[in-house]
Amino acid sequence: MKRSYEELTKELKMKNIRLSHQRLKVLEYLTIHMDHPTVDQIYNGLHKEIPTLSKTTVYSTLSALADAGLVRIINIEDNEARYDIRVADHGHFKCESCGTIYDFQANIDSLTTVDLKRFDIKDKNLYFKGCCPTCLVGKNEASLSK
Amino acid sequence: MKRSYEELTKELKMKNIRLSHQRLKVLEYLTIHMDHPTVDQIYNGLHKEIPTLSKTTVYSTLSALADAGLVRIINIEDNEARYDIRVADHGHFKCESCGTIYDFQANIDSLTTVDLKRFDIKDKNLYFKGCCPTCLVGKNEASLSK
DNA sequence: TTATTATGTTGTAATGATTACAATATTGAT
DNA sequence: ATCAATATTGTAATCATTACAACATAATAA
Repeated sequence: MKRSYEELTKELKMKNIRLSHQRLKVLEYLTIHMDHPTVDQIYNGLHKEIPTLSKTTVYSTLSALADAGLVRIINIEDNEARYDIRVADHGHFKCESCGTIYDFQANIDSLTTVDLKRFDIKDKNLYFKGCCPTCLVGKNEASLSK
Repeated sequence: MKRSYEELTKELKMKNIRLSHQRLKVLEYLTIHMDHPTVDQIYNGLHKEIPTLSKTTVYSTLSALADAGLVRIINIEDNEARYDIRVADHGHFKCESCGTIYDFQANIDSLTTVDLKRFDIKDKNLYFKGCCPTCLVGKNEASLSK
């Protein structure tokens, strides 16, 4: 999923988004870190390389990229947005124990119902919550040792 | 969907939730107002009847009811949670123009994928965004009059 | 290249939903 | 009626996100 600086430049141009070092770097960060990072993680990750980077810029860049359809904003919990470079149809599973967000295949389009016949649907989101296999192992061990 | 105070009392007892006037009233409010209200709307709606009501109580009550599975928290936008008394499987459509949240039928269980075979799924959420029929009419009229 | 204009970036300060907490009140059980 | 556990209340804190104004940079045309 990692793409070169040049490829990313082309993607932004195609979407008519003005080029800037910051925007390219945010986009690049998302292609490398596909674990649905928070704004803070993106900011901290890029801060070393771009010491003048402002968190406001990260927010406005992500908002611009999302508007252009290059990035998807994930709102699962109400306390912190996550960002995903994968814009194709898929679901998210958030483990309530470790906080990890997993991607999973899902044909969301198959769900479209008659209830929404006259609605203009722009964005479809599917997310599950629960406990991931890794954390389930930990829980089982904990209950066995009681 | 409206239920009597006595019926709601039974529901709370069945879930082993301690009874209080505030909790019953919050629950009752949700059975009457099924338009996915915010905490502020619930608080303001009940404030007349219960002048001593605190917003903290509304939060903690909703949290307790959600834990018991009597209420569903809807996080579509990141800025404000909405609450829904309908806990059965269904999707939400949020109109980005007027802000209304519509319910729609959807068999979310049919989506379960192999990717999540070993996951313990506790909660499934589906939401779409876009423009509702009412607002679409307004937009068409606006573009015609240009 | 240079000048011009539009747009992006930055830092600080505000916003606003949600939570923490301690004092008080109420519930449920004995 | 008493008592322990839990709920309510009000205030203050938290913290992600946004507003804004000064400044910097990118795109465009000469």
